[in-house]
Amino acid sequence: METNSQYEFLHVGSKSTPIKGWVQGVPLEEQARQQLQNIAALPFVGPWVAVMPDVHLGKGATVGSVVPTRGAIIPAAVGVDIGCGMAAVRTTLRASDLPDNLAQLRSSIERGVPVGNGRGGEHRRMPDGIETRMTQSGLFQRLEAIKTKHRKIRTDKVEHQLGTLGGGNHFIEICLDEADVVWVMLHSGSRGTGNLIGSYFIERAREELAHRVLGFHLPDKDLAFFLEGEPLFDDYVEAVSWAQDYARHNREAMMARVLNEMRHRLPKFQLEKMAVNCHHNYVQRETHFGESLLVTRKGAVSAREGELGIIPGSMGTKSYIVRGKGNADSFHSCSHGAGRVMSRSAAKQSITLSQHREATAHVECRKDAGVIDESPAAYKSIDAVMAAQTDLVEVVHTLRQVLCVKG
DNA sequence: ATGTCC
Repeated sequence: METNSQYEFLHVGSKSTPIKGWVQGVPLEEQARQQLQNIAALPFVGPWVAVMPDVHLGKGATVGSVVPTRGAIIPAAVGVDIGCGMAAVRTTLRASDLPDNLAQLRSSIERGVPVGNGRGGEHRRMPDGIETRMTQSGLFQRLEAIKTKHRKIRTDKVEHQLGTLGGGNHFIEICLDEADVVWVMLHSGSRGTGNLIGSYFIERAREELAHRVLGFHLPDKDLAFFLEGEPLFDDYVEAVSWAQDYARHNREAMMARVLNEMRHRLPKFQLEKMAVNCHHNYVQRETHFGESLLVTRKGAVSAREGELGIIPGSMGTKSYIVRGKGNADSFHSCSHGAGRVMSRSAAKQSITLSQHREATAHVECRKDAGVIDESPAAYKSIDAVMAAQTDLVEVVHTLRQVLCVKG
């Protein structure tokens, strides 16, 4: 257990709920600071809010924050990409087992794992029994129960999106660690169904506001909430837990597909024991300081003592396999990545294609205008982010990307 | 993030 914590207090006024920020040496936008004050002002938020070094403005809650609540839950704080997170496996392959040109391997992975949104981003009866995963895991039955109670949650893509990547900042990567060992890493969430569940309950929470008598000021409609004891609270917890489980299965299924493609193109290999699958966008009940809390990690990873996590950098930079230090002040958490420093629109305007090509010269990846908003310059320095949280996690492995698939 | 907005 660390004694020299790296956080500083970010809140104003001695009466307000504290905000502890691990933000030494990283930029913190004024808007994000204001958003954190809004969250901390809610009477059911506490004992304090923890801010990770990849913090930036989000919808509802700030991305890169840990928001514990007592007897209440804020669906917009979790957001729509419920259960989004990372998975990584270590293989027995070495860098020398990879071909000099990785273009064919990238094409294979893009064929083996449906990527992107809409048509093309779903699978059509792939021969790996993905549908049985839905029933054997209980995911199918649990979703039916949710849909029976909430008829507006309609989806016919659940099976077809299990084992698929999606778009935006979701990715699949092949990386090398400091000993040139080959790793596979991927980032995705609960796809369309989680989005549907998230948006549905965010809307229901907003509707509830009309019937509530609040003894406090709600600074932002996106901070609408359900109170423990209300039927919608239980229904949201049930649905959000489903989406989190689906997201975890999605990453597992996708990993199996990536490894399958790799087996066709690379020398025979096995998987090492070290494997990680962690959410960074989720809510769950946890006990801290002897108190039962609902902990929302929006762009934050659980980092209990000894627990493994993944902190990816942007395309072409480094990623980290980390081990939690169980820092109590952070509700045992760490950052979920580098964090954006530029909005998607700003990135598209200011980063040129040649800058992107230069920044990703060593990576087999897309180099077209469609991924400019994901270029390294749109993100904070991962080195600075890691330096700001040495009391939260220790680095187990430093990975560098050699191949990256984007939706 | 997303059956992404008609």
